[in-house]
Amino acid sequence: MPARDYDLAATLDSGQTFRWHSTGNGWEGIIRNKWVRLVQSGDQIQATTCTPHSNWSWLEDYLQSSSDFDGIIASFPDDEPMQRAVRACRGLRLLKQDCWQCLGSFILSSTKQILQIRRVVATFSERFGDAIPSPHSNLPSYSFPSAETVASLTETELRACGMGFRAPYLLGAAQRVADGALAIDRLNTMSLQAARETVMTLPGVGRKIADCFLLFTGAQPCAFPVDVWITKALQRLYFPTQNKTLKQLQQFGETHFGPNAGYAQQYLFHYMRVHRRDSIN
DNA sequence: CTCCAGGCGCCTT
DNA sequence: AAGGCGCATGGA
Repeated sequence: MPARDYDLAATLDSGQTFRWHSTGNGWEGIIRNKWVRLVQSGDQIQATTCTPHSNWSWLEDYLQSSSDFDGIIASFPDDEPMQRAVRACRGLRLLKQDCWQCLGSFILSSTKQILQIRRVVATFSERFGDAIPSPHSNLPSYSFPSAETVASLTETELRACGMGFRAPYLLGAAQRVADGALAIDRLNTMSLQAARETVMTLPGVGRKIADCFLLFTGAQPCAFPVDVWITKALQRLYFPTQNKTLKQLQQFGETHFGPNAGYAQQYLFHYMRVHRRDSIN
């Protein structure tokens, strides 16, 4: 499929998703319980699956490869820090991820490094996910365990995956989601504030994880997660001489970066991660 | 060894 | 409302 201005590697490795595996020249992962290998060459992405597909809309939907990328970039504020972040990695994209996998992954993310999140999600999936056919006959792939599956597990089983204090949060959230009373498919029709309040009724989901979930599932493009990296980015790039509170930074993020504030946030996040060893620190 | 990680929930002021 | 602290675990 065509993929102009699409940096697949940066996108899959940018901390918005945690299950893609680099194979050197491509990436292997699972989308909607289908194993897929993605290889980018220039302005194209080639996809390989185990079974034939006549309709690839599920992949295009996930990759958001047909989104109005020029329009999104053009909606960012025309200030020096933002433009610098875009220049650093033009082609970074936001995916549209599965709701429960995104929610569960970010419940597991608190006070973990991205590498650790990947590891615990991998262990958890291999232990309790469904086996997914893949070309690696001796290395089967596993889906992210469904909310129904998680709801049937015990806290002890989850802790054994290395989840620590997050285990009861994931279990409680899975039970709420499996009950089906959350209106999880209507979050994109609500105001950001209402959607956030809805998600934050789940255990282990505060402001930051709620915003990650709402942004990375495509429900709320203005959601602007403020974590430790974004705090540093906003302080250094926009308020180098005055300390702002977390609340002030959240408010600034939502209002300063326009109708695609969350997209802008991902650029700032990536910019800080790439330059973490440079003089910017 | 210490410090910190894409935080949250709960308890004090 | 705002700030402090404990929580599991592993990497830097």
